[in-house]
Amino acid sequence: MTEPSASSAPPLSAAERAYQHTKAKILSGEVPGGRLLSEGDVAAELGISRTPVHEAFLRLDAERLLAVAPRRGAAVLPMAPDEARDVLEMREAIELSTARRALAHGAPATAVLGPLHANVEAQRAAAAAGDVDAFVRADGEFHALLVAAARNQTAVQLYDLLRDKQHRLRAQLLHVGAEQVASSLADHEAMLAAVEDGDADALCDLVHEHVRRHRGIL
Amino acid sequence: MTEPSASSAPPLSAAERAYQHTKAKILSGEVPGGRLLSEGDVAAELGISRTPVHEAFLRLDAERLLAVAPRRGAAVLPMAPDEARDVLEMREAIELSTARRALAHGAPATAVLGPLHANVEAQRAAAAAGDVDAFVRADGEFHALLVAAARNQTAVQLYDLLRDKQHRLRAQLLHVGAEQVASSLADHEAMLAAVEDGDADALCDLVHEHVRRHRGIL
DNA sequence: TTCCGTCGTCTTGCATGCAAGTTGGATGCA
DNA sequence: TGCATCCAACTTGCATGCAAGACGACGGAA
Repeated sequence: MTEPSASSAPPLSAAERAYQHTKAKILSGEVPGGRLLSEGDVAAELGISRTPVHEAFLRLDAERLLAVAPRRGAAVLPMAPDEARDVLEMREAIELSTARRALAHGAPATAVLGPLHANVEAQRAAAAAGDVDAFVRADGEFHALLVAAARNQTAVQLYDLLRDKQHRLRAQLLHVGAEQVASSLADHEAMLAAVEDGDADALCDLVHEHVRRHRGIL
Repeated sequence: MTEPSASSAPPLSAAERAYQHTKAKILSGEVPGGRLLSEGDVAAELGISRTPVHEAFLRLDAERLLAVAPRRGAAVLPMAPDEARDVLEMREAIELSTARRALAHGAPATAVLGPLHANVEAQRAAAAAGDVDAFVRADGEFHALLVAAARNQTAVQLYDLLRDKQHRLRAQLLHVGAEQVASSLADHEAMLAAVEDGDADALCDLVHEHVRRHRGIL
C-alpha cells in the first residue's frame, strides 16, 4: 500500500476506500489467490454502491492483483510460483541502478541523509523492542528512501509496484524472525554508511548481498 | 461449436475503448501536458456515458498519465524535464537484468529465438522500405521480446509501463531519422547474435551501448 | 480602484436501475 | 444411470439522474 499519503484525513472517496480495502485484503493474504470476489459483497461491506467498487476492481486488475472476467466475476490472481524470484530480481535491478545514480555526485544532501538516519533509528528501536511488524515497515521505507534518493520518479513508480508485490509475498510465504531482523539491520547500517561516504561501489555490493540473503529466505 | 478464435475482434467494452482512446491521445501528444480533459467530452466523442470514461480516467491516473483532481477535472500530467533520462535508466536496468537471466542457461529455446528472428527480419524490411513508423514499432517489440525471454512476468509488467512512457517521449521530443534506423538495426542484429551464442556479457555490453546511444539522441 | 460576497455554471462522485451474459442445478428423456 | 435442455439466480456493464464541490463572473461597498 504505497499511495495513501498524508496523515491528515481528507474524507476518503468511496472509490478510494474500496480500492484500499480490497487491496489490503489481497496483499495480506486474507483473500487467497483464485478466490472470486463480488463487487456487490464489497459494496455491502463498505456500505457504498457498486459503482466505486467496480472502479476499484479495474484499478486492481491493472495492477495485476485481480483478474476480472467480463460478466463472470473477479478472481484474485494467484501468485505465480516464481513470483518471489521475479520480484527480487527486479528489486535488485532497480536498487542497483538508483544507488549508482544517487551517489553519482558523491554523498547526497542532508535532505536525503536526514530521513535515512531517522529511519535507521526507527529500525533500531523496533528491533530492540522485538516489534517485527514495525521493523518490516521501516525496512520497506528504508529501501524506498534509497530509491527516492536517485530523484528518478519513474524508478519510484516502478518500485512502488514491487513493494506491493513484496508485501503480498511476505504475508503469504515468509515469516520474518529475530535473526533476519538483526541481519537486515546490520545490512542497512552498512548501507547507510556507504551512502554517507558516497561510495557507490560499496553500496552496490551491499545491495547485491542484501538481496541475495533475502533470496535464501524466500 | 465455440471455437476459440484468437483473431476475431471481441467486442471491446466501452470502458476499454475510453481507456485506449484517451491513452492514445496522451501518448501521441495530441493532448498536451497540462491540458484539462473532461469526462463528458470524451463520453460524447465516443457516444457512451460518463461512467466508463470515469473508470478509464482512474486507470490513467494510476499510470501517472493523468492527474484527476476531485470535483475539478483531470489534467494531462506534463512530462517531467528529466523523464527521458529516468525512463532510459530504468530501461537499461531492466534490460540488463533480464538479459542475464534469459541467458543464464545458455542460448534460449527456439520458441524464443524464432520470434526474435522474425522481428529482426521485419526491422530489415521496414528499414529497407524507409518506413520509420514500422521500424519504431518493430524496435519496441524487439526489446520487449528480449525482456520476455527472461520469463519474468514482473519484469514484463514493469517494462510495459516503460514502453508507454517511451512512446510518449518519442512523440513529443524525438524524431527518428534514417541514420538512427540504420544504427539501431545494426545494434539489434548484434544483440540477436549474442543471444544465439548465449553470451550474456556480450549482450549486456550491447544493451549498455545501445541505451547510451539513445541517451545522446533524447 | 480594490476587495469581498453571491450566484450561476461547470465539473466530478456516486446511487440506482435495467439489460445482458454466465453458471449451476433441476428437469425431462433415453 | 447418463445426458441434453432449460431455467432461475447470480454476475457485471453501463446509462441515467441527482447532489455536492470548485471556479469565475458580476455587482456592491469601502
